[in-house]
Amino acid sequence: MTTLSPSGPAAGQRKVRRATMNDVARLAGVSIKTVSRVVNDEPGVHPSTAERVLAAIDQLGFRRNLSARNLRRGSSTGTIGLVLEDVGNPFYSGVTRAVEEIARLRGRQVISGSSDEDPGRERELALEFCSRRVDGLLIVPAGLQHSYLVPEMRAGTPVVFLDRPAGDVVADTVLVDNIGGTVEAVTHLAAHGHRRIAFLGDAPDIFTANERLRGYREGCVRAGIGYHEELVAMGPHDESTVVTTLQRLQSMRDPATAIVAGNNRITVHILRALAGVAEKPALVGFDDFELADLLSPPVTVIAHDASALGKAATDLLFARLDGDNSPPRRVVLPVRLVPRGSGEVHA
Amino acid sequence: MTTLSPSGPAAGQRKVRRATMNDVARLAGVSIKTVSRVVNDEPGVHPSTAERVLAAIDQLGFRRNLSARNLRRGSSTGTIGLVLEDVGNPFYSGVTRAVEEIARLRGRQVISGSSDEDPGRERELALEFCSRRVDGLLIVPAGLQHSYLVPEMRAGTPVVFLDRPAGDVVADTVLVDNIGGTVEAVTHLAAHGHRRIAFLGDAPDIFTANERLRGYREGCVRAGIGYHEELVAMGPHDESTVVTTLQRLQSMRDPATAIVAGNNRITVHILRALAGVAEKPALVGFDDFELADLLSPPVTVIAHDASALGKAATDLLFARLDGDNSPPRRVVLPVRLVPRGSGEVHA
DNA sequence: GGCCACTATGACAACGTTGTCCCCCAGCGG
DNA sequence: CCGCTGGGGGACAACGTTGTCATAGTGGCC
Repeated sequence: MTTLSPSGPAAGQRKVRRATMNDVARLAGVSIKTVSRVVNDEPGVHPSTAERVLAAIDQLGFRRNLSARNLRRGSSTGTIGLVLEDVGNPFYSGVTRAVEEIARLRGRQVISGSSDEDPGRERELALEFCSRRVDGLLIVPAGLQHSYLVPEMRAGTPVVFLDRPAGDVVADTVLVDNIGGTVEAVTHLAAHGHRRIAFLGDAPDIFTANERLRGYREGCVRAGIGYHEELVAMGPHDESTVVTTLQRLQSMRDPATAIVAGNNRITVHILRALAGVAEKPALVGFDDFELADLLSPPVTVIAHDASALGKAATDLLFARLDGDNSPPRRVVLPVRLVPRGSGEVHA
Repeated sequence: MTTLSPSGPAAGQRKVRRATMNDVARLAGVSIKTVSRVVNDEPGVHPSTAERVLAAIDQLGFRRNLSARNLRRGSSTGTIGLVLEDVGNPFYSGVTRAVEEIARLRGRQVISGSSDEDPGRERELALEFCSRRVDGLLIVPAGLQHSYLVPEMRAGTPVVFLDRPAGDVVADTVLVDNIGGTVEAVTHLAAHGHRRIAFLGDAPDIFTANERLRGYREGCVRAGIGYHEELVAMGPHDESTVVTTLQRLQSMRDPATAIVAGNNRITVHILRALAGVAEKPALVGFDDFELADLLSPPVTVIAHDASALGKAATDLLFARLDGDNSPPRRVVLPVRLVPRGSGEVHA
């Protein structure tokens, strides 16, 4: 068993220069090109030579320098850039997982970053990835301007937007059926007798928030219960704004008996705010979340699969990398209402 | 508003060569070195010249090629490699988020990948990152052999292991107090009168699972209730193995009245298995999780902060990058029992 | 025995950038 | 008018790798 202790051979000298193919070549008594051939499994190297080279590689701890390789080869860096809103959000970490999975099957490494809904940060991340010459870019847009990506798109770097559309470029986009989902949520609640249905959504400049609001409105109209401004509260929301909003909704002349929550974070805030309350309003949340089925009552949600979203976007990206140059596509993934109990509560 | 449509200037030619500093130099009528100076904000360029260069950069959509830059400069690639078990697990996505945060403050990009508890995959990812010449490496070990990293450590690349220790190298490590946590869990349950306390843990070759088992055993001994083999079930666990295990524990001569769950996934499996059951055993789970407080009964847990873990590890890594070459450190982060109700249930 | 085909290997340039060193020229003092 | 200074800018090599082409040796065939 090899144990590198601090008093071992590494001590004393802080930085040892990394071995290069040149060093390996010298040690093995061959030319650098032969080393390259061995490292890349190219044919035409005598087995005994290869063995000497491998021994030298092992002895020196050589690792091929991918920066140099990518520079020389010019083509693929074997990386995919992923810009999302927040890896910490389970929804996006699910997306990340799916992207990673597929990228792995296709021999690509994912580099990712969180924009935190900041358009400047999104741009910064995306451009950083471009400088690293990623083979493709997956972006959950924070902003509405994406013309900064025009040079990359011209250069043939595929870009796929997910969860939200791009602002001012025409590009592949994978969305979920936000409108259909909230329409269904409202319809479901109305079918259970609710006529005063509130909507708590995220900041309206976020595409999904706005779409879901539209769906809510359309659902209200279709259900014949009308759209009432005072039942809507758009974000940004946090623990305390949700509490005050709920108080307002309860203390109205004609109080809300049901709530549609615009995303998983808002749903959780609502659940927490209602924790002590005996008479809970009915609730349907957009986004499914773990344990929703184990709460009491279990939470009815509009479910859509994070990994399906990630997969669809990544598949599309790889199709482009494989040479598909048909016109940009817009994919809308279906959502489904999962009735669990909270949306069927009677007022 | 610039809109790049498929029939726009990009159509027809599929791949356009990316502009280089050379192209920019030619267009601006300067030498390539001057372009470099402008791009890197080096002094000694006349404002009017800089302006011409910037215009050319903009016109050509030039982005500096980081592969070439890193190759030439040799020093830092501005990246940190993160190998974890599964980004999809909220615990690790919390870690990821914290790492990303700090890396960002220090001007580094994170590249990450999931090992899925596969030592081979862990190694593959880590070596891939090494080939990309990351400035540092954060690893949640899946395997027990890490001597493959000796060359990198010799070359001065700092490596920090987190959540679990490395197998056969001495290196910085950040852990949580697994033993203390399970001791506390058992103590807590025993204090509430439980004498038949079961332990469901992950596969015993996983460091944390093993440590937690040790803590469980020690807790049993200290509480004077003895360690009983038949109350222990080590994983891997899934939905169905948990169900059968629980049945076994219930149908014993002297059934278990309380359970300690070895991690968040197991806790969730148990909760789901017990969902319909009226007489639930007491439960304390290792790892906190969102909504634990909203279940009924709310779930008592051994909490430890994913972001604290990520932060501690990343801080340590950056300290090394800043030149700290004191002997390898082992940091153990405290855990705390969060009593919420499920651990106080009486049999 | 001369020529060819083929295998194993090497020399060299090039990828895009930056560090080093050098040059040109305007301005200024003597 | 000469030499010196300093700002602005360029030529060139080098980073570590790989693609292209060349070459030495070996064995077979007419």
